[in-house]
Amino acid sequence: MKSAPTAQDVALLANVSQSAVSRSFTPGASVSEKTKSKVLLAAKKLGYRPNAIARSLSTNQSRIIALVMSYLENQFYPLVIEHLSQELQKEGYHVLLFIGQTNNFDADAILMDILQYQVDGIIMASATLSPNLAKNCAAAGVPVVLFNRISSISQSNLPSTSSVTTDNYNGGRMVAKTLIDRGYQKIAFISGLENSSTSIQRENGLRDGLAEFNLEICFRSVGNYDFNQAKEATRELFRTSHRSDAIFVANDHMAIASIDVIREELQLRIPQDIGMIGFDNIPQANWQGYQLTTISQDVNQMVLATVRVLLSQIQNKIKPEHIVIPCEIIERNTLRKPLNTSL
Amino acid sequence: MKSAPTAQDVALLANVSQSAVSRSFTPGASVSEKTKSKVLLAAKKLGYRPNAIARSLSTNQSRIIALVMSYLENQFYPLVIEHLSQELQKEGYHVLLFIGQTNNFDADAILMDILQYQVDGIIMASATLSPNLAKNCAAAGVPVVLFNRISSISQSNLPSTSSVTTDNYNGGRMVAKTLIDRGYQKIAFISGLENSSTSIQRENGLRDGLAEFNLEICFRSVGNYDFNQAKEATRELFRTSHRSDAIFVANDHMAIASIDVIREELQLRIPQDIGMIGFDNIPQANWQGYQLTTISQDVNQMVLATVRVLLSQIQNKIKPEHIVIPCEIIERNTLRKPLNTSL
DNA sequence: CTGAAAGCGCTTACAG
DNA sequence: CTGAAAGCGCTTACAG
Repeated sequence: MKSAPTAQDVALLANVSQSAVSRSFTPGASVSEKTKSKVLLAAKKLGYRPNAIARSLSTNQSRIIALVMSYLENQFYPLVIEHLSQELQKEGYHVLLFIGQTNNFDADAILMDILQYQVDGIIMASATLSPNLAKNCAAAGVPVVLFNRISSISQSNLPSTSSVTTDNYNGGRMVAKTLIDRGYQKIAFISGLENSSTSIQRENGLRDGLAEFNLEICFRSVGNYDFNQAKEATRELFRTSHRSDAIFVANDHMAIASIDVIREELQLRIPQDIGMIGFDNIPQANWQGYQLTTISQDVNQMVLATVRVLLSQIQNKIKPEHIVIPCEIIERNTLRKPLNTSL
Repeated sequence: MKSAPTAQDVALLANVSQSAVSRSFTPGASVSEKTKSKVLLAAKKLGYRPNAIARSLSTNQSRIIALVMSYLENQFYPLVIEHLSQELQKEGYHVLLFIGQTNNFDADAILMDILQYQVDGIIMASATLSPNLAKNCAAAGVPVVLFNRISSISQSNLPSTSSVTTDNYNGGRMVAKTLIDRGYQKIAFISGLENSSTSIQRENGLRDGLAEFNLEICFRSVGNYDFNQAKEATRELFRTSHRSDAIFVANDHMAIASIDVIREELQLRIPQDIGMIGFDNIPQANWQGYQLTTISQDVNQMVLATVRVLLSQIQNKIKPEHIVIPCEIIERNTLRKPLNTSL
């Protein structure tokens, strides 16, 4: 196993200096066409490729972005990974992937790892967030964008942290309004992780939307964004005397779990016996087995905004932004039709 | 934005040489406890973390593994990403993720990128494979393991390439045997990508299993592992006069698409009117909306084998292995029960 | 446009 | 156990 050819090897073969070969591989560097073609020819002969690690050390930028995730069972996130890495690749960046185990997610240890790799930026799409994240990243001068979550820490304390989220609060309000339009009155909520901004905002939107009609959330249980816990939360809901006529589940992934329990275990029909509405509009919500009415999160727009914000922070050192993407209701078959059909 | 502290900064503060601080961060290096604790204290004060990029350049190993993927819509792959990156993290490796766009997947360009980053190894879980992969990786001396696929290139020409696959051929045979046991006679097959080893082996298993009973695949169409194409392939199947009584779909992802068409568009019942069987046993196959009978792929075992093989190639320079993981049938509700109930 | 040289932040023989 | 020094493969002022 001979080691890979270096710029020096190419220089020797092409009869130029090592600087010349470096320049030939640097877009916009000052080299004559003649030199460059000699170099490129020699490089091809040797199978030379610049060593990105060495380049990183010199330039002090790795062109690597850390992507921190968990909950890949929720199909929303694979979609995010896919789009994000493709957009980043287009811009000449690479993604170093960090998956936190859902449980003992040692965010600080992972962060340490990330910073050792001198990443140019961090995208955090994980619900769990290191409390020290802000401090450490600011100290290291690496920009981070929070994807689909905001921080509980006051934003002024997070000088290098941006965020891209859906307008979860308004989504929650849309749910409230839609449910009321359809004549639902006793509305239950199944939450995600209690401390996640996403779940909190969606619930707040629901609550405030309901309050306008003098209604309240009549029952609430916790699904923690987990399929099985969402099932259990659904059973719990029906164990109470407080019978609801509709359930807003904090995301589609849990909503599907909930539907499974309602249909198979409780033998109830949707939407005749109970209405269901989710959030995210994952591909599965459109499967015939579910046809879930839901609020969309526009993955594409979110990803594009994330990449744009992160790269401009990296390249132009502009200050952080907090971007909120609008959402809309996707009508399918888990809610009954409007009472007033003239609308 | 002051730049990160270096080993030199720590050395100054701790009153030792820069070598000493390097040794203090290298497990097993020869440093006295006294020196080490001085160093660690100073490091903590400065917030020092060794620069992994610089270390890589020195040691000539990056501790980065490239993971090449596509088709994340198929839930099998997110599962793979999740397990793989967790196992690799445990071993002190990191994953650099490359997603090929399903269409214009320029495998060679990606490979170039990968090699520039001096990755220690490559895991290819993408169906599309660069024809030059073998040559380039061998030249660069970087081991690759093919995940869930084997190469069409003869193995002797791939000196540094291992593979980990499910026993797809036997899975296909199990499908044939099961279908025949249940009294199915006219069996259709919906393939994945025509040139993917996985789809080919599953089909071969089916064909050979059927042949033992003097049966043949009565109809075949191509789904290319894509949800919408699988739908179209299903419609095509029913457009023919050749009415089948069971369909083997090359993976669960497509099988679900197929079920949607059969139930909603064709208004047929499963399994009463037609039997369905898939392959992979993705979580969705167990959803109540589908309850798909299928052949399991053991993600866990596959991932463990992949990591073991890859790391031993990297660390011990042993020669490549070709590992085949057994599979089993997961009985759910898309096939009718055995005719002979005494079995 | 070109080359010699310093420097990026580490690791690791080597000598003591 | 410890430090001075060379080296990993690049980039980039600097001088010509």
